[in-house]
Amino acid sequence: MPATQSDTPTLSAWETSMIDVFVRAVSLIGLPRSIGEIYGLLFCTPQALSFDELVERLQISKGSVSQGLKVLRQLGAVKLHYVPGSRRDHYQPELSMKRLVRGFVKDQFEPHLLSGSQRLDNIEALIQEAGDEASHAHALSRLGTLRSWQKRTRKLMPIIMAVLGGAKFFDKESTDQETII
Amino acid sequence: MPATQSDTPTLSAWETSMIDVFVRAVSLIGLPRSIGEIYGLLFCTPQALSFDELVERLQISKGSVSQGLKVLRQLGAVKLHYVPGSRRDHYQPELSMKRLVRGFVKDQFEPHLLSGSQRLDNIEALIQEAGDEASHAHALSRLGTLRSWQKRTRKLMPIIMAVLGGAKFFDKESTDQETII
DNA sequence: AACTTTGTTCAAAAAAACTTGAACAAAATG
DNA sequence: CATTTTGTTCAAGTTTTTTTGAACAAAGTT
Repeated sequence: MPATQSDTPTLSAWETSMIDVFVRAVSLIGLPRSIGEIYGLLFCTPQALSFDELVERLQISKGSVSQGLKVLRQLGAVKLHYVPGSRRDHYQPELSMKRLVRGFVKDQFEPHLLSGSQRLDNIEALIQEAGDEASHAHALSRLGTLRSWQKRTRKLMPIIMAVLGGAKFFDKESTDQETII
Repeated sequence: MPATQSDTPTLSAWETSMIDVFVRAVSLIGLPRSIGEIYGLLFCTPQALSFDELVERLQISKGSVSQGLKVLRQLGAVKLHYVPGSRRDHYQPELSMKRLVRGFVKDQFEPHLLSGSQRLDNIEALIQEAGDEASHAHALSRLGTLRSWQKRTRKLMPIIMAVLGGAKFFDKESTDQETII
């Protein structure tokens, strides 16, 4: 028998297009294309898929799939799905937009905001140490602007979550609490 | 006189740190470091700065400054500031968080959302054409999920703007209008 | 008109990010 | 315990993005 034709079930046109949507989306938030491909294929497929099926159908390396799934698990964007009689891990996509956004924010956004606060305190100290007394006022004013931006960003997060989840929102820092949607 | 010492006014410690904050921030939203440096220095400095001053103080190439300012202008993140008696363009940073965010969303986000809608219609057509009738239901269901995500994203934008600007918010598509903050 | 100033463009160089695949580890199987 | 299955790691290769700097354009000066 001459060279067996690779029986990779090729992606259909609509699957390719839908995966493309995810590739663009993850690229927009700074994640590599392979992650969009993996999530996209899981999103298209009715059953949970195994590691090997992802490698085969997407035609990408085991390394990419392994690292991609690792990130997607961290973000909470895929869930392990137990399949009786199989030793392999099977994956399904998280379909709740709220959980997807929360995972992304928690993992990629909040850490930066936090470290940001410490950095600003640091900068304040550096301004005090600086020789040029005349410009202290301006420097501190700008630092204040930065702090206000940070504060507003923090306020925004729970509001976004509330809109996405239809849940109540209660901001314990401000006095003008509101309930949204 | 032997080799004149380059009289580049070197950045102070607090300026370097503050610029670093902006470099990280723009990197988070997918823009190159040079853009963070340019905006960061403008943010630190009381007076408007010219093209040449940016090149000299940041020690980056004219090309980077030219392209960086172009992007920042597109985003509405810097404003031209007329300086009497100088032919050079002088720049000042936009300090309104609301305008900064709006510029970014308008320029980098909305276009993708829009083209997204057309893409989804396209995918719907491809699903109809597909041979595998059995899986139509699932495919269309997932397409519906995607459309609902898009719709919610669109709803979110004006809310974010409202929170940032303290302005009224009026969503003309939904009946349950609300006024936030 | 020739020269200077000011800033843009773009091809090539450099740097950063992503992917690959072979070597490896861990655990189940026979 | 040797073997197979399943998945991870990481150095090297590839691709993409960013930066550089020299050539160029536009407009002001003398």
